Amino acid sequence: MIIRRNTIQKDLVRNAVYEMKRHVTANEVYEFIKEAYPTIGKGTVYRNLDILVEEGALRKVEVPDGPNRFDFTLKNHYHVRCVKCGEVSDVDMDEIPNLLERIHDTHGIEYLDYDISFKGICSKCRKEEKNE
Amino acid sequence: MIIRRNTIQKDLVRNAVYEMKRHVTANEVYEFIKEAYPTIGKGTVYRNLDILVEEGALRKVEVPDGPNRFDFTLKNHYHVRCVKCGEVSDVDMDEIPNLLERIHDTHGIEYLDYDISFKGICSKCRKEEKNE
DNA sequence: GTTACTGCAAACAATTTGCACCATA
DNA sequence: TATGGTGCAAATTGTTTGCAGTAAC
Repeated sequence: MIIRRNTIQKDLVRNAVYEMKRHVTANEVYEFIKEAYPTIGKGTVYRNLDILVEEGALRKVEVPDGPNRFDFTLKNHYHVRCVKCGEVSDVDMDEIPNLLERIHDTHGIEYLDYDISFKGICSKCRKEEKNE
Repeated sequence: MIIRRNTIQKDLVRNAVYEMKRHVTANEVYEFIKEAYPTIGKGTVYRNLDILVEEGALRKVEVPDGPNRFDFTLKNHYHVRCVKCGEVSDVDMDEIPNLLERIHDTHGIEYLDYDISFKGICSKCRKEEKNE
């Protein structure tokens, strides 16, 4: 088993996600860190994001039709993606209880996790729509 | 407004998705059609898949961390993706009633649609796991 | 002193696009 | 014959990877 080392870059990635607003893309994290530490590589950002997700420090929000996003919220929650501008925000909804128990026949599949992703038009884009 | 024309390629794409097993990727459709019609272009397959989705003939299944898939089922349903092999199959579960009404505060967002995507390990991969 | 990690660039996968030619209406 | 569609290749986007050098332990 590999023994992980603590590196400056790993700290920078973790802190960047904590400091920035939530739902940041790997590229946004990269650009943010580059301000203070210009030599950081994009590959390093991707690698450390994955490691931090694996370690449970961050959560990966897999967005269909768009780059993956990362946040630091521990509690499970759902996301909306604006179909106009791509912005992702949290959905103000309680978790659906016992969702996995609602499956009638698993067909031998071992269910691990689920995610609900919403689509919508954010208030900013709705306003812009009206002005057209 | 653009008036769509009926083309051989569009028919080939629609028929391919109908004939193949469900949840096919654009590339699988392309390879399938190429057997009988070798000159078809990948761009044409992508373009026609989008048009057919727009027309309601097909449904796009947006899979996080994997290529989009297409099927022809009209009724809304949910999908599982095997984290080992990437295979996508249907989940045997009823739709959650009034899901959009469970949202406490929309924050001005106009909610259009939602999708539940499950993760799991399919029976084939579970068997392979045991043999290791 | 090992060996995991970095930075960089190249590779990769999925998809979109520009454009000259083709074919439907 | 007007113009939407095709095929092809190049471009784009998001992400992964190979490798020589660097640094954490």
